[in-house]
Amino acid sequence: MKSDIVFKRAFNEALDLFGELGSGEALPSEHAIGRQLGVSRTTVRKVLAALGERGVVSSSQSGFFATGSATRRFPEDQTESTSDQVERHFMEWMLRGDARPGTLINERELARQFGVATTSIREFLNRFQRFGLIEKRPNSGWEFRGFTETFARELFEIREMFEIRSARAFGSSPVDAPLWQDLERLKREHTQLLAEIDSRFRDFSDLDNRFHRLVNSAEPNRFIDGFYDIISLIFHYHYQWSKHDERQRNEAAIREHLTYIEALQSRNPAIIDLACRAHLRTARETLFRAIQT
Amino acid sequence: MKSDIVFKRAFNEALDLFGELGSGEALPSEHAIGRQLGVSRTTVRKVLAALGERGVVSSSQSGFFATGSATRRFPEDQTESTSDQVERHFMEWMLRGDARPGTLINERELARQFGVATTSIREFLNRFQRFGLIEKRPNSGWEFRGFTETFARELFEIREMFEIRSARAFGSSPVDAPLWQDLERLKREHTQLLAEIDSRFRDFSDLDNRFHRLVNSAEPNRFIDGFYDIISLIFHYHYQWSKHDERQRNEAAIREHLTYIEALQSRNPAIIDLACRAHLRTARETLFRAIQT
DNA sequence: TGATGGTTTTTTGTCTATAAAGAACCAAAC
DNA sequence: GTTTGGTTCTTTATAGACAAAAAACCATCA
Repeated sequence: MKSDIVFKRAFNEALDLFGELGSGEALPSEHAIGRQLGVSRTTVRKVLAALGERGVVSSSQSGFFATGSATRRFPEDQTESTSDQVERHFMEWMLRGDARPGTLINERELARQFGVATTSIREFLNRFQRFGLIEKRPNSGWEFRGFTETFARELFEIREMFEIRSARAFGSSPVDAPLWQDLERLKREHTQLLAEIDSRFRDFSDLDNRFHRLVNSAEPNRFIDGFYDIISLIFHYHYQWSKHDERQRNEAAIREHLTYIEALQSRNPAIIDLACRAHLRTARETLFRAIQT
Repeated sequence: MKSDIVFKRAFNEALDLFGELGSGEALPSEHAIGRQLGVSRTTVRKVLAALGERGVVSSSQSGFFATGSATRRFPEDQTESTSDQVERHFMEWMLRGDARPGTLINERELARQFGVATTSIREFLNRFQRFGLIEKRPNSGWEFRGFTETFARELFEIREMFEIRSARAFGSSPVDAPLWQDLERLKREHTQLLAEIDSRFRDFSDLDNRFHRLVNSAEPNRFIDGFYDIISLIFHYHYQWSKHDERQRNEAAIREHLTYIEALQSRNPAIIDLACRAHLRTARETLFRAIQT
């Protein structure tokens, strides 16, 4: 059966949005709420009904209005979709390192371990296949190829080709392109994160992702973008898992990004190449070091 | 329910293998047959049992032997797995061109059309996603992005980066590497195909695939290899569909391959680059021309 | 040591079922 | 003409079931 996380998430988000409304204030229209929450009207109405039951909103003939009273949110752990759960569990399983290269992955066993149906495991593995870490044996199972040095080397060979190509394209895009404003904005986010690095160093993974995707957007290519899905996923989970020196690593990477951004802003190909390569070298070394341990 | 194509295919293959045996000749061991047919012993025994029922083989206490009599094969159309069927149907649907970019793909509708369960469609679409032609809308469906000029341009940008990198690596691999023998063998296959071009021009698609994968194997990279899956699939179906000038196109491509192969054999980087680029240019133009019509 | 027959267990590939989410329609109200 | 209420239909996400294929076990024989 399908889980109702869409509803629960929308409910929680609605509380955030409308919790601040004073008693008697009117809510936006159902359509508008749907657009804001990113769900269909069907779900909006389910949320409004639930809020109504809990006395948080009330309806008059002119629409819904807030009553000013509050209610409890759905706990966060109930708002993760089955497929997200599978992804998280699988990545943790892989990065924990119990699995040696060559290990056979068993759909049923994973399903049991993760507490989901085999269908969900299959779906995940099929999507995950393209990341080059598992391989299918028809009528048998999946082989785990290992999160190894070879993997890292191959990954970075491609990453380098793509990144340098994109950085160059970025550097030579017209001066009045809106990209430059996006870049300036990201630069400010970087300096801000650097200032609050002690408390927020975890936020870097997201910033990193957005930065590299912006660089790619100068000359969009769906295959490069797809390749970045791999980088993000690895980065997201791997760096979460490898706690050693996390703060310092991220601080160093932010500084490198800033150099890289300034290089882009210089619009000088030679400078861009240098900064780009320097950043990639560090990223590669960090990943290698983490894999070897 | 799982279909028994593995059995049927193995049965047909076994007929090919053992049909020529004279009456009374002994069959290899079950293990050996399994290895030859690429199936488990369970299936081998099912095949032997079926052959026994049909009087094609008989068992003594020293194993199975041929009786010399023949039987009918399972018809070819019963030996296509559900997932292959889905792939073929989908590619035909796509290349027939009924689907405009932006079309929403409906799992259920496709399942009905192709005569399979929705699960199979979902599985295919999930795997197919990485080819950049469709995109998922969570809780909604899949959007067909279109087999367009943009797609071809993006595809070839990457293909060029990869191919040139691989061709260079190939050219600088040690003189005594077994690669060179494989290349020589492929060269001979090319000349042979050229000689019989009028009757066998369809076989080129397979040869093309093997050639490009050999070039990549000089310095293996799983992401490049994965990318070639896209090329092969497109090539395989697209060229099957676009009949115009097929023979001539393939003949020209074989000649280009031969130039390319000789360039590789020269081990001269400049010559290799030239031949490689020339081949890619033609391939790109062919695809573009076909998309525009 | 390896092959075979017999038996049993496990796992995959595929189908079907169903609740949640999305989407469409229409009449009435502001 | 936009919003809502009410209703209905369609589609997706996920669970569950089951035959085919794989895999494992073991005693026996060459």
